[in-house]
Amino acid sequence: MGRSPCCEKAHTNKGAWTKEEDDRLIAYIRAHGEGCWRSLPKAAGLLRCGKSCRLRWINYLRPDLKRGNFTEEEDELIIKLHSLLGNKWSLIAGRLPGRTDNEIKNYWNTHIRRKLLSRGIDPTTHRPINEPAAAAGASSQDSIKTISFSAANSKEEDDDDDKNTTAGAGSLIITKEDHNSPAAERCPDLNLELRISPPYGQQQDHHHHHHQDPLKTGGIRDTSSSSSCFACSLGIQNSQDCSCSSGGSSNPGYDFLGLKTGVLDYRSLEMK
DNA sequence: AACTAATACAACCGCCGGCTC
DNA sequence: CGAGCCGGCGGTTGTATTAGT
Repeated sequence: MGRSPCCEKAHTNKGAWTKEEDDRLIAYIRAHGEGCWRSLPKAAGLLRCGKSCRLRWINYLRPDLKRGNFTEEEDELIIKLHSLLGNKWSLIAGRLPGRTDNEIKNYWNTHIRRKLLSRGIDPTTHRPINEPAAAAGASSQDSIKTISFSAANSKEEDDDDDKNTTAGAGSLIITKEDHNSPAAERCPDLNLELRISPPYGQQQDHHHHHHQDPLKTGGIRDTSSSSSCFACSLGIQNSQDCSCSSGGSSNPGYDFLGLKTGVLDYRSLEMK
């Protein structure tokens, strides 16, 4: 069924935003907050569609954006999160305060992909390129292995890594069970029995997105001593992947990627 | 200095899922 | 309960900038 366009194309500007449009958008959101994107353009006097306004605000105008180059720590964090989550840019962005999904996506496609390729690592699978993907895939599913992230990024060790730049990420030991999670497919060697716990938001009671966001309702953690499975952690406890009956819970010991240790600045995004 | 290729990144497009009526 | 609306996401494109020749 055809859907009505989000805006009347005939009367909307497209392309790069002008300074004046930016100013209008900023002024409006300062005054009224991020309300209904659909009605915002008209209310703000912008000849843009709501989506365009939202994108401009989220990706560019928001005052809490970090901007500037990605740090080595951020690089490694993105790589590790991507190895777990795949192209879930919004989830990855949820772990990188001040960074947007769009920014991370672009950065991945331009910088990190190349970086991994130069290390001989397939940026999609996070496996060594010369290793046949098929062999690595289904056949190994039943085997249980225990590896660390640093193993997953084996080639990194000689250059900048093994220093566990992301505050202990390298020490995260993951044991694999036979889950069909995307991450498990992507990293067949990884035992992804991880848990999700509040990143930096839940404790601080802020909501960025209203809808499901596993990493926003939970961080990834080692589950060896706790009660819910990776599927639950990803918010899919009703799925067949769920191997437990818990609905997920807080774990005070959580420190995936050193998020609690303050190595990275996991402040609130101040978003509503 | 001029041209071309490569790169970076802002913005758009189409789809999806949750919510509302 | 189902259709439609809306916000959000991921993939892709367009264009400005930079590097190379």
